[in-house]
Amino acid sequence: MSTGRTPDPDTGIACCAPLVREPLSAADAESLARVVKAIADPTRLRLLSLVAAHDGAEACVCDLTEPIGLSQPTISHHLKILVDAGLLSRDKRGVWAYYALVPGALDSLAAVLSSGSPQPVAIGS
Amino acid sequence: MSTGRTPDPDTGIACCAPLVREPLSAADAESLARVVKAIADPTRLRLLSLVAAHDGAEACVCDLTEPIGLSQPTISHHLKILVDAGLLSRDKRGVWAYYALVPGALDSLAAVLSSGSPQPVAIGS
DNA sequence: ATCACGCATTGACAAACGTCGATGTCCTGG
DNA sequence: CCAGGACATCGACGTTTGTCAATGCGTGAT
Repeated sequence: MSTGRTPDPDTGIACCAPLVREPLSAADAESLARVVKAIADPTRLRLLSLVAAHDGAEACVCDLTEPIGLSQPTISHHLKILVDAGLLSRDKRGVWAYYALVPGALDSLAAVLSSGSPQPVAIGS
Repeated sequence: MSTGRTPDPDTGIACCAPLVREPLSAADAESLARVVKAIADPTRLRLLSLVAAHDGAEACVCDLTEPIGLSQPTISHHLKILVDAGLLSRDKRGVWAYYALVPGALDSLAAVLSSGSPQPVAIGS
C-alpha cells in the first residue's frame, strides 16, 4: 500500500487537494453505467432519435429497420436493450410492436450528468 | 426489399406514424456515441465524480488510484479515454499529473441528450 | 385450418473492452 | 551522475458486445 501521496513532513507539500464533497459510490456508479451503456452505441442513439422523430414519439419495428440498414433481429436486439434500460416502452398492438420514448427518462439521465456530483439514478428497473 | 410497411390500398392502414423531424444521421450518431462510450463505464464515472469532488475540480493520479481500488496502469488508461473524449484535461506540473473537468463538457453532452432530437455535439476533438 | 406476415429468440462468431504485470520515460533530490 | 518516485505505454488474457442467419411464436386474413 501507500501508493503515492507523499506529504513531505517538512514542507507539508502533497500532490492533491482535499475532497470537498462525497464522490459516487461503486454501487451507484455501476447502476448509472448500466443506463449510460444503453445509449453508448451509434445504432441505439439513432433508434432513440428515430422514435423521437416520429409523430407521437412512437414507432414500430418495420419503420426502424429500413432507415438504420441493419437486419431485423439486430434492431429487435437493440430495442430490447433500450427497453430494459427504461428508455423506451413497448406496446404490442395487433401484429405490430410500437416503441415509444419513456417521458422524462432521458431528461433525468441528462440531469444526473450535468450535476457536478451525480446522484443515483432510478431509471432502469 | 419491402421489409414491412404494408399500407393496405383499400383501408390505407399502415403500421407507423410519419416523421415529423429529422433524425440523427449515421455520422452524427457515431461521433456522439464516441463521447457517450467514454462515460459508459462505472470506473470512469467514479473517476469523473472523484475529480469533481476535489477542491478546484482537479486531482492527481495518486489520489484517484486508492479510492477506486484498481491498478495504476488501469487508472491511467481510463483517464486517457476521458481526456481523448474531451471530458478531462491533463496538466503535468512537476512530477504529478493533474486532471481537471473540462468546463461545460458534461453539460453540453447532457443538453444533447435531453433535447428530443439530438444535435451533433462537438466535445471530443 | 392454413398461410403469410411482424417480431422475438437462439446460437455462433469476430471485434472491442477492461484489467493486469512488466517495462519505459521523465522529473527531482542527493 | 545516480537512485527513486510518479505516471505512461506495452503485451497478454478473459469477458463483453454487435452482428448475422436460422428458427420460433402470435396474429390476422383467406
